Amino acid sequence: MNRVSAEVVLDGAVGSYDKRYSYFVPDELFEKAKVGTRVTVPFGNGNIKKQGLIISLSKSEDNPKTKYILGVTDEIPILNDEMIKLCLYMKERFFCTYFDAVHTILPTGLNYRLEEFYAINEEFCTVNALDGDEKAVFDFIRENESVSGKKIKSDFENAKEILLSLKEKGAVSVCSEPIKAMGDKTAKYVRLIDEDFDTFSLTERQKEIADVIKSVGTVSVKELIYFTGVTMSVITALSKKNVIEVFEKQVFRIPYKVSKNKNNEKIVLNTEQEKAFNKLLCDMNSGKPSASLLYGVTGSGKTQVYLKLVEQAVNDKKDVIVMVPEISLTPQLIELFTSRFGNKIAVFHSNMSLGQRMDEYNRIKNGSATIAIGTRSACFAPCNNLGLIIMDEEQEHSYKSEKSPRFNAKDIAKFRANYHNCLLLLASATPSLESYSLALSDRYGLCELSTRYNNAKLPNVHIADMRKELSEGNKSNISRLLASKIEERLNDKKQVIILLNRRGHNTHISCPACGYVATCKECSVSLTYHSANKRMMCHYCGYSESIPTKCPECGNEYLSFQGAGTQKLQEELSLLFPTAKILRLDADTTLSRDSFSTSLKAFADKEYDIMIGTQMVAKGLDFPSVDLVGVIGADRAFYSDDYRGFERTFSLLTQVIGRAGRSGGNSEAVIQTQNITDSVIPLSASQDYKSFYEEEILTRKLMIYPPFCDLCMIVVSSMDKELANGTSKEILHSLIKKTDSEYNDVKLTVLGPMPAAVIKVSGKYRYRMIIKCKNNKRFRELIRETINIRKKKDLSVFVDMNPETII
DNA sequence: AGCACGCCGACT
DNA sequence: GTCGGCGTGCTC
Repeated sequence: MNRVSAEVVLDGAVGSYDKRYSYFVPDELFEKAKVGTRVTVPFGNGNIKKQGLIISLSKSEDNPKTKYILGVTDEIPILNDEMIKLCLYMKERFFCTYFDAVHTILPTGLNYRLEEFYAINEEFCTVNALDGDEKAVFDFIRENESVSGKKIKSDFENAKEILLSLKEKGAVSVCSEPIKAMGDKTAKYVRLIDEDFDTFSLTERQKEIADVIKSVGTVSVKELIYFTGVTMSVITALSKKNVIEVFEKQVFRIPYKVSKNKNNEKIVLNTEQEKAFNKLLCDMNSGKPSASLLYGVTGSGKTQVYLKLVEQAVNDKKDVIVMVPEISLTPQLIELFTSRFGNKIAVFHSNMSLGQRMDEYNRIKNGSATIAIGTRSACFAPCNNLGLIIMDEEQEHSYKSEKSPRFNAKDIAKFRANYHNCLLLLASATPSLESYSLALSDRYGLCELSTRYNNAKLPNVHIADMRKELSEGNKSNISRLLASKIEERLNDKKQVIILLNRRGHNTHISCPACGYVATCKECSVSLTYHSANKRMMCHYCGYSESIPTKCPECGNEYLSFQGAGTQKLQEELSLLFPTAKILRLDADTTLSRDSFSTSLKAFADKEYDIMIGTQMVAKGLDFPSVDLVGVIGADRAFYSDDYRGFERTFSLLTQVIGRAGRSGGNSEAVIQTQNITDSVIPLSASQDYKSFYEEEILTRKLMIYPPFCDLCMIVVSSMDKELANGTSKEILHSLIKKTDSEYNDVKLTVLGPMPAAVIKVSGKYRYRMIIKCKNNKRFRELIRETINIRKKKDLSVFVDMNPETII
């Protein structure tokens, strides 16, 4: 007999068990069980209830092994044909499970997981038949009416056996309910619930924290920990004593307003822009999938070209996705788009509130918004009729996900452009080597914008030789040249941006007598001094401790502080220019997104004279009155462990130099370096991408690095150092064996395994190997087979194809 | 993951 | 002679 059966992929399946399983569709669910709906199914010997998703339906023969679908979760499919195909693509490409892909595609609010709920059986009356433990759990369930198994397991010992026994005795009933996996984007906050905490018996530390909370009101746990150096245990203790209350709150809401300024002006393009636009328009309307690189020097007006293309797509009733590397850096872009397209815009950003994300998702899905703007996650916007995908600053590393699934939004964009036969536009002032080389070989179209807007002049670039400064007695981080230029600007009421290339510029604490260096206990890195909270912190795991008064090793009273973080730089600048108002922007001062955009606005409003910061000051924003840019530590040597050192340094310098002189006039840049002969400085000073490309592509070819190969990183980690090390060696041997036999057609070169640059993070030892390869189906098959070793507890293996950072 | 099956040591 | 340890294998 033929029956309808469904191919189902399962949530929570790992490794080689992440397969497509066939289930029969019972008659009564025939109407509801559609492709793309979520279902509950029995799985395994114990018929554990699992969540799954139907990826196809067919008629099939009876098979004694086939089980029946138990229920259908969704009224209407949550994934359409395109998204189901995308899941299959992601599993194949990014070494994740089907459901990892499902979870990544859906907005968080739509993600459910199955959880068991226990309720007492009303008819059960022989309560006396229960033993002590059982009675306790039974009463607990009765008091709360319905309790999740997870909660019971956390509150009672042996909960599993007790529940089983209660179930057998008919005292409780259990049902599985899909519950929303909420709370991933909320942050923990605390507030006082009892002002009179003096009446409680509190430890000294607890009282201190209670005082802090009393004085500041509601505060995020993260900040509280940062500024006081307590651990979560003090906070939990206070909450157990009912002095404070810990609650979840959605933070980082980026309120974006639909601009009130309606801008209906015709978009005017210059000859070069017009030429690029016409070429791209032709691709967009070709009805074939295509990808083009728009290479335009800083300030050449790439945005004008996007706007006109988007306008055209909107007129043709097509959907558009616009991706930007970091949304808080691009409020101007959002303003530009909303002023033109009003509520047709939906914004996607991982730091939006859950509700907002659901709203924006649905507005795109039902067609009330047709332009999705956002960061990496915007590549999954549920557009039904895509005509154009734009990736601004396509070389940015933020397009790559650094956690599983380790996808690159560019690959997703290519997939979608292919599916919708639309145009993918990659834009940058400093394209990635990979993209530019593909453009040169005609795999991508290429459009160029080579003149700056209003023919603005590039800043005059000066080089400060920091070695010479030191030998002439200037021990500070600011060269005399930069100092004099800053002084000129302060006198002229102009603004200054100073970029600190962070690598190698952290402040470490060490003992000059015995050589002791303060290091993190859980990670193999030294602790960094933070002046905001006067503590030493670990940048990898967040651990912090107070500064010892004397060396813990030898008792020496004087500890030395070395290096120059943004905080130290700020202090040096304040000494040099006591009246200057200085804004510091880095990851520490920007705990919340709000303070970040507020700070940028304050700088734009000229409330500050100098802005110092890391990478983030180099990107995106235009400040017309900035006409001096300083760069501290422009040395590609800081990236010497990474083959992309030259590329990154060039890109960063080019962008930050381009920040100055947007409004014409005598703008200048001072680049401080240890190595004045490095070609990266003159190349970025003249914004000469092509010469940079010619030089760098030769090195890549010679050394065999991308784009001449793909890099595949395999990382093994475990608390047990030897287990991690041994497993990585096993993987290597298995690879060698396979490439000698059944996979002898696959060409690859393995580097390693070796300890990761930072071997220990949060107590886990990490070993990595890099494989130079060709990322094709056959290679991925080999890797999948190789890493499917029997996983032990406390051992994880992951694969990152073309990683953005090599750990 | 989580459950069953199966083959060895401790205990009634 | 049985109970239960966890090593191994399988999940439509």
